[in-house]
Amino acid sequence: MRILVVDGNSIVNRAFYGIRPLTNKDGQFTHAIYGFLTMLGKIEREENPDAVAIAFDLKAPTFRHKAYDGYKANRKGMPPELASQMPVLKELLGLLGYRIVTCEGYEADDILGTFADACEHNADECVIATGDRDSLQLVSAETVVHLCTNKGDIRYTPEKIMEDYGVTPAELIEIKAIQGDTSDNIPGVAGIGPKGAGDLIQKYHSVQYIYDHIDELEIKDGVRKKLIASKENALLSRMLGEIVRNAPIDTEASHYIVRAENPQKCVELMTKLELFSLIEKFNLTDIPQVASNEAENKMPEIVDDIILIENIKPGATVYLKVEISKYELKSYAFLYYGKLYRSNDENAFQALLQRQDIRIYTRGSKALFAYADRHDMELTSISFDVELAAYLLQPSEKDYSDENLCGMHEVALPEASEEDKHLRVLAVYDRLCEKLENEIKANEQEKLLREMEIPLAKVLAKMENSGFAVDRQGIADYGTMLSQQIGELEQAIYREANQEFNINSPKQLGKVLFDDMKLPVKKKTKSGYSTNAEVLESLRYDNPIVEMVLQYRTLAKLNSTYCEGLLKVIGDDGRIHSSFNQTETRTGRISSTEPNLQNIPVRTELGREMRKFFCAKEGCVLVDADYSQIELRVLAHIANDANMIAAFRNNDDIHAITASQVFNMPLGMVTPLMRSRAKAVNFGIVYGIGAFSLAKDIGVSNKEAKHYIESYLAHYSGVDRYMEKVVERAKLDGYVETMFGRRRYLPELSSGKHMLRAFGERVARNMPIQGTAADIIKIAMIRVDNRLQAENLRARLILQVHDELIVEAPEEESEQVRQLLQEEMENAVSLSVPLTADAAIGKTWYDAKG
DNA sequence: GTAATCACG
DNA sequence: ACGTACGTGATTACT
Repeated sequence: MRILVVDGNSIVNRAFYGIRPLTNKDGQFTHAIYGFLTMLGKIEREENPDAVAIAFDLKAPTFRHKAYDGYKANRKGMPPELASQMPVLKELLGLLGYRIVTCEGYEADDILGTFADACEHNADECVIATGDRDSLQLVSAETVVHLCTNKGDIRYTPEKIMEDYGVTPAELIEIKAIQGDTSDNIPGVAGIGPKGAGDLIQKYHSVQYIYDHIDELEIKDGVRKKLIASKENALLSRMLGEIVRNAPIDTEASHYIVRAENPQKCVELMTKLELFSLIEKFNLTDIPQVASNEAENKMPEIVDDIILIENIKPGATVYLKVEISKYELKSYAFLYYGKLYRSNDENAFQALLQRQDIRIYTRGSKALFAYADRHDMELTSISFDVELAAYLLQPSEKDYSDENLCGMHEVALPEASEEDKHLRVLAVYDRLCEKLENEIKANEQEKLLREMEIPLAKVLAKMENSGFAVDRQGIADYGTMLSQQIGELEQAIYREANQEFNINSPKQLGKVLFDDMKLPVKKKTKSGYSTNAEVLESLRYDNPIVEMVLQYRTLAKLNSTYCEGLLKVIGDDGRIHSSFNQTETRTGRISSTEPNLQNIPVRTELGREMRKFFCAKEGCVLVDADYSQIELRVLAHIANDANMIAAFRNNDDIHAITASQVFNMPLGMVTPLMRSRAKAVNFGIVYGIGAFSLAKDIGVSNKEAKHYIESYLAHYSGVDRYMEKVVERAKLDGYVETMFGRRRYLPELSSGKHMLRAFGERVARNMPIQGTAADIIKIAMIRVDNRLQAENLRARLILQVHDELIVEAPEEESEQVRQLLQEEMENAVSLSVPLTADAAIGKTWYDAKG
């Protein structure tokens, strides 16, 4: 067999830079695609291979910590005009029947080397097509390199290499070790270039030989000196320059025989890209052009018989839509090889979920994970979730319904009868998924989706199923006590006001306080007087009624939102099952509803009492851990601020340190007031700060607040630089992102309205910080859940409150869980500052927190 | 449905 | 001259 192995990245680069930019009417760039396929066609005609493999680098080998480094490191060097073409090119190659080869941890070069090596062992012939001379070292009796250059193609055999370079292919590695290669970060020997390196290797053949006999060589003393000086670099370069030949990939040539998978779709896609000449070049002119609209808009065949789940082919993609309500499976349907299957047979459904050798593309995977968890099943086949994907692409969007997504991504829905209407979206789910997946890939958010959000959906599902045990009677009694006090306050307020009115109505309250009782008006709202806590507190000593109203508000809030609210949502199992929404916030945080368990009171002692009713079940305890200053630590890291990093590494009290810096005095002289002001500045910085608001928050003059901020930024100069850069960058890109590539688009930045633009700038400063912290705790949650399972513990994660995790654990597991929780939180990621988490154990939430 | 208020990180 | 810190959700009153 004769196999052609294409260095995809190298050829696509050549195509991209070698051809003038082309776009179709949608603005999609197409020249790299066009150039690549044209070159591929030409090479195939010249080399006439039996099989073709196309090697690509995998981008972003791990979560991209590095990409952030103060925004210095520009990502990967691939311009967006090219990046946007990559997924389309890969899709087209797939449709044409070419197999793409990638390998985690290996570069395209290594894949070429591995194929070359395999061919030598199997007596196959190998043709490597590349634009990069590095691969010439692979040339052998079995392997030729088809080098594409600006001046035309050159076919390198061992003879041709000898002719051009005067050495064997293997000796090219030796030459490079001396000569070096700046683009590959190979140092080589300083002061010796291609000519000198070539001469040396022609004479002595290897770097090793040269150093073994360095004193006996017949060379100029100057050259010898340079060689000795760079010995270490030369030996290192020798290792770096040799292409790996043992990447773990499938090298069986017969597996790479090209069989057009879907010529019809190829023609469609090429038409859409307006690359009509490619249709001829790839002999696709005979493929009937589907009268696009009609054929695309027809409902596929609907099959009501239950398909034998075992008949689904291994590796197949199944597009699944499920209706689950009140913990019961209602019905489900899936698209598989162009047909729609629908059913409500629960056994078949479970068999489907248990197939681990298929890929399920779906939406709302959290519900599927929850179903699997309730039925003690291991669900591992969720490969794509349109809702989560769409959220990563546009986190500010409010509606992620399938219908809306089809609208936004221009996927036309087919006609359908009234009874099949709910299947219209599923009929085109493959197309919708494809578009979303391509966008995710183009944004480099695949890991974020597949390794963060989808695994997190599983963790959240389990948390929802678990719920949080509460003391129903305790809450009820507390509520009764509150009601009584509220009643007394009510009467007292009426007496003081000389009238009865609805204290809960800001409008009526405003009238009583400011019209009837003539208290001074501090602030107004759109519709009248402001009566919020801040205003009332400033009036506290003007009239005793104010204090009573404040107290009334506090108690009324506790009673209605917490006592009454929580009692309504206690499940039959005596536990509260909140919903955790994964696609709600614009920063990447999760939110909690029905009820919101992320805002249970804690700041005042009276409110904090509520937490005594959140408890562990019989025989269990709660293990609670929270990150210390996670957002400031993230800020220190991404701003790469030396002072702040030093403070955290030193485990200093960051607010006190900040105070000593801002107020310019030794740490020992920092008073509690100074510390609390510095703390407010720290918070303000994270939020994007303005002097006015800071002044209001800590009750100092505008001028003084401004001075604090200036002083802060002077001492934390890295933060100052970051704050400027992030906004500047956001204006260029139109979005900001977290360390892990989660984005938030900021159209506000190009608004003409000063207010909106300023808001956009604050968000640009804040989102990468808040969002990165959110990413980190998500990673921690996944790791904690995995560890609990791996260590066969019965303990379960039951709640997340942004920087805090709560696990319910059997008493005998408590200490192990406490350690595990702290460990996984602290080691979720590695930053330039340590992450610390404080963990505690208690019977109730009140006891377990600090 | 929106505004105001207040609970949380 | 402008208005004033990031992100949420629940309750209540009122249009």
